[in-house]
Amino acid sequence: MDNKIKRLKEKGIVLTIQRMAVLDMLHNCSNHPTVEEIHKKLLKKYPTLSLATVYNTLEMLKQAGEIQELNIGKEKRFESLLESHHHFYCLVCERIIDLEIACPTFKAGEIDGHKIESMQAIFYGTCADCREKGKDNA
Amino acid sequence: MDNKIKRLKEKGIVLTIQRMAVLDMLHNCSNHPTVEEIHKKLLKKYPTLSLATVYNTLEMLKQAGEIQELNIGKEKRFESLLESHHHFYCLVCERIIDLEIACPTFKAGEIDGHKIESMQAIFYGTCADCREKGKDNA
DNA sequence: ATTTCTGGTTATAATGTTTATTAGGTTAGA
DNA sequence: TCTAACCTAATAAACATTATAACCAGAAAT
Repeated sequence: MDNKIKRLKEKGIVLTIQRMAVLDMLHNCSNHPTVEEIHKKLLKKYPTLSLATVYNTLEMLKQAGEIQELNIGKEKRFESLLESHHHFYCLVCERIIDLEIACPTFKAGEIDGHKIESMQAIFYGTCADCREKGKDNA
Repeated sequence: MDNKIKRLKEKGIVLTIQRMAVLDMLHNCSNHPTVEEIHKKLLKKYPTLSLATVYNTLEMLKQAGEIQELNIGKEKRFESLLESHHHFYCLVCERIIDLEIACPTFKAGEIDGHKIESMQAIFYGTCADCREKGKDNA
C-alpha cells in the first residue's frame, strides 16, 4: 500500500487527497467501474470532487502504470493493476469477469519484430452462470 | 464475393446500394478505418450517403458476422472479417498491424465454464519500423 | 397501372462521454 | 511570507454515437 505512494512520489507526482481517493477506490474494488461510477461513488465521501478531476487523475494514474484502462463497451472502464490478467465479457448479463490465464505471445515479449509492452485480451460469450440458467446466447 | 451476398440474403437482409458499398469498401481495405473515414471515402462515390446509414450498416454487418469491430482508441474501427486474427497497436506511430497468431484459450472454446464465442486481443508496444528508426518508446 | 405497405435512407436533433478552458486554491521551496 | 508551480472545480466545448421524423424506393396486391 505504501509502495504505491512511494512509486508515485518517485515519478514526481503530487499526491493530493483526490488522487489518493481514486487510487484507493480502485484498489478496493473488485469490479470494473466506469468513470461515472467512480465519480458517483467518491462523491459520497468527497462531495466537491469534480468529474474533470476524476478524468485527469485516471489518465495520470494510467500513464504512471498504476491502473489499467479497459475498452470493452462504449464507456471506458478502469481497474487497479495487480498482475497481468484478461477479461471475459458476458454477452447475456454484460458482466466483466477476470481471467487468470497467460498468453504465450505476450510472454515472448515480441511478435514479428514488434516489441510488446502490454496486452489486453477480451473474450466474448456466455458466462457460466448464464449457461446454467439456460440463458445461452445461441 | 458472391457468397457474402448469398449469406446476407439468407439472413433476410436487404442488400441496398449503400450496404454493398460499405461492405465492398471494407473488403478492399487493408487498414482499419473509423466510421468517419469510411463515410468520407464513400462520399466521393455516393455524395448523398448519410453518416447515420454508415452507422446503421456497420452495426447490421457486425450483427450478421460479416465485419468486426475494434475498440482500440477513442473511436471504433472496423474491418472485414477474413479469419481470426489479432492486432498490434504501435504506441509511437499509432498504426494498427494485423497479427496472425492463434490463442490456445480461444481454441479450447471454453474457460472457467464460460463459453467463448469470439475474442479480441490487442498488443501494445513499439512496432518493428519504429524500433528500427530508433523511436523506441522506452 | 395504381395503391398500399414495409423497410431503408436521409437529415437533423438529442444524448452522452470526453476534453479544453479558466479562475481560484493549495502546496512546496526560497 | 512570498513566489512559482501545480492542482482542483466549474463550466463550456468538442466529439462520437444514437434516436427521431420525414421522405423515398421497391415489392406485393388489387
